[in-house]
Amino acid sequence: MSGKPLLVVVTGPTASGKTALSISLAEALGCDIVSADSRQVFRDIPIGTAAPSVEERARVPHHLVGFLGLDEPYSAAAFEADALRVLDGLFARRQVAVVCGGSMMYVDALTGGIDDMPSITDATRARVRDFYEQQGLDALLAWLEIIDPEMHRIVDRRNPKRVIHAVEITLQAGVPVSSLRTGQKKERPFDVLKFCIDMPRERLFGRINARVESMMQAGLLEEARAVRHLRHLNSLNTVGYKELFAFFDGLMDLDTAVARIAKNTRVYAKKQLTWLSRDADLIRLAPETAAADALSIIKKFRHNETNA
RNA sequence: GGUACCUUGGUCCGAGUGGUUAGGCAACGGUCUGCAAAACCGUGUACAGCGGUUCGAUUCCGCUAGGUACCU
Repeated sequence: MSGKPLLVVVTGPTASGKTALSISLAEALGCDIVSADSRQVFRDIPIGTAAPSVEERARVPHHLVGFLGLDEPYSAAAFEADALRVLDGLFARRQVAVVCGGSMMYVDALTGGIDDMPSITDATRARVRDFYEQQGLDALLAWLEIIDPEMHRIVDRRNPKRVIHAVEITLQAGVPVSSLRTGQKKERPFDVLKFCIDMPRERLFGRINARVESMMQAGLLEEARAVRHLRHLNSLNTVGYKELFAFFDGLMDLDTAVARIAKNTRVYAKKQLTWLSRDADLIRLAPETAAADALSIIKKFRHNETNA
């Protein structure tokens, strides 16, 4: 008997039915749900992020949802630490937990880990940002080449965010970023079964369009208006809000903004699908029988583990 | 009915030229170890139709079709 607890991961593109599936599984397994969603962590934007409702949260306890202010920094590494801490508590009581979310990098950080790197202070962040804004990307690349030639070689040199971050970490750590990258997966004290709902793209896009409509009916416009003054924050550089901010600015009418939300949500879903397409560990489920199929796979997995 | 102006790939936006591909957005395909619903990369030869001028026309001329404005 391995004795390892089991982490059941429900992921997939936006609007594929992750929330409903995760609740079904958690109820059947008698466990809690940990969210792996880079936007649902924030308070004040539940409608546009399709956060689990009050009713859903009454059925199954959810963790890491709506616990941060929009102005609080967050990242995959922070999520990794938070989720591990929460799971540690959950696994002390139950041998199983469900993780549900579509932020692929968060899911990967939790299941495989990411390398330990220092968090960036505001001073370092400002220093590198100012340098980039004043001198440009080429100058920043030249700087990186001096302090970390290896990273300069492998970084995406056309992507300012990646270059900035490489410089930030090297400065903060005092050693080259590249020396901190191990490429190693971290060992976890739990087994992982990772599921996603496999749905034809046409059908997924139809669900996305319908969901945007229901978000508007649920009051997305008012929700966006209420946080409009914080629009410069990264937490609000988010589909559903940036389009409505443009509407508030008079840059487009409401119908155009809503259509654009649907369009950008489709683009987001496609990026998620691209990410998932290379995940060899993913177990794809048919939408109609997702819960039952997942439960039978979980049952079989536990049986094999017990006899191992 | 008359006059003027317009018509660019994907029922989108938009620059330009007598002789290489504007660009944007979408689409499609990717990247991804720290803001990831972010950021970034790759692919796609279009100039309404017909005729004329020309070595050569998306670009010049004419006609036709559609559209916009003004006049009657």
